[in-house]
Amino acid sequence: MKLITRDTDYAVRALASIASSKKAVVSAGELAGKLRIPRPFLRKILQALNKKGIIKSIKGKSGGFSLAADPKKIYLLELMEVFQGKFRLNECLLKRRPCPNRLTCPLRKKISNIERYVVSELKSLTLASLLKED
Amino acid sequence: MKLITRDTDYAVRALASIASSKKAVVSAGELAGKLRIPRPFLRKILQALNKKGIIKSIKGKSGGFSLAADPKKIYLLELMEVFQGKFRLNECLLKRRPCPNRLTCPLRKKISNIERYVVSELKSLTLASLLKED
DNA sequence: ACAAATGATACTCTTGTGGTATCATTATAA
DNA sequence: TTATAATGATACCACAAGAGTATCATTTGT
Repeated sequence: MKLITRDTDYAVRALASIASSKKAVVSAGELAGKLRIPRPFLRKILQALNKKGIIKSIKGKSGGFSLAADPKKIYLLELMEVFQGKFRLNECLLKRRPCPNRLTCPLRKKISNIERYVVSELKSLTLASLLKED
Repeated sequence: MKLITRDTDYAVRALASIASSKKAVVSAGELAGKLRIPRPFLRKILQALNKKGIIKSIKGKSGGFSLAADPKKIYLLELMEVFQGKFRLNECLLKRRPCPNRLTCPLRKKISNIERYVVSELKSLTLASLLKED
């Protein structure tokens, strides 16, 4: 089970690399080389981040990407939700409505508690906090 | 993302049903009917539980399954690990060793903390505790 | 001996993850 | 002003895991 998928992971690294670059914009090719991520895959990821307004893009020759917000305002949870959808731990349980016996309810309650905790932890992680120790 | 997959969920319900049955053994067919779970799928699940020693099976006509341990000693985490493998939240991160920059390390640390919390929560859940409120 | 159960396996279908591949569009630098 | 180097938009593909089916062999109570 993975909390964080590959695309989210790559997104975090790419954003960190953009944040710590001295250049105004960084191209996908540059990032791909530096981070050793397949270029076409990284492009797809950057396009998604752009659509969500997390980074800004500049088209044309010598174009590229730059952050659209302060690293302190970019949350890990937000990135996860771009690539992995809304964070829920109990997907399958909730789909099986009128739960056949009341049994699963205490389970669901527990899982909801766990979910709340995990979400609060993930909310506290920003791009800035990940950069600090770099 | 699901913390608990369908087979684990079914296993919990089946065990609960066996535990609360007055009969000495309960057959897969009976359980499947009562819980509205596809019989062949449930059989596979019960066989797995049997192999792991969580339930005992009796073969032949009027055979079936019974618990092999006290419900207080059957842990949700144990059941999850039967069907979902050892519980880890950071699978994909750990696979990508010599992490290209130190960046991901604080992330990993955080995820490990979250993992520890979730595991401790899951460990505290037993079949008995799920049965109580039924 | 037959029916009703489990044991063991192998197969299928669908979805999600981790990518590729193309073509169109934009803009700058030569 | 035109070639080139970037992004935008899509469509596709391969593999693995999740969710379940299907068969056949074996055991045992009636």
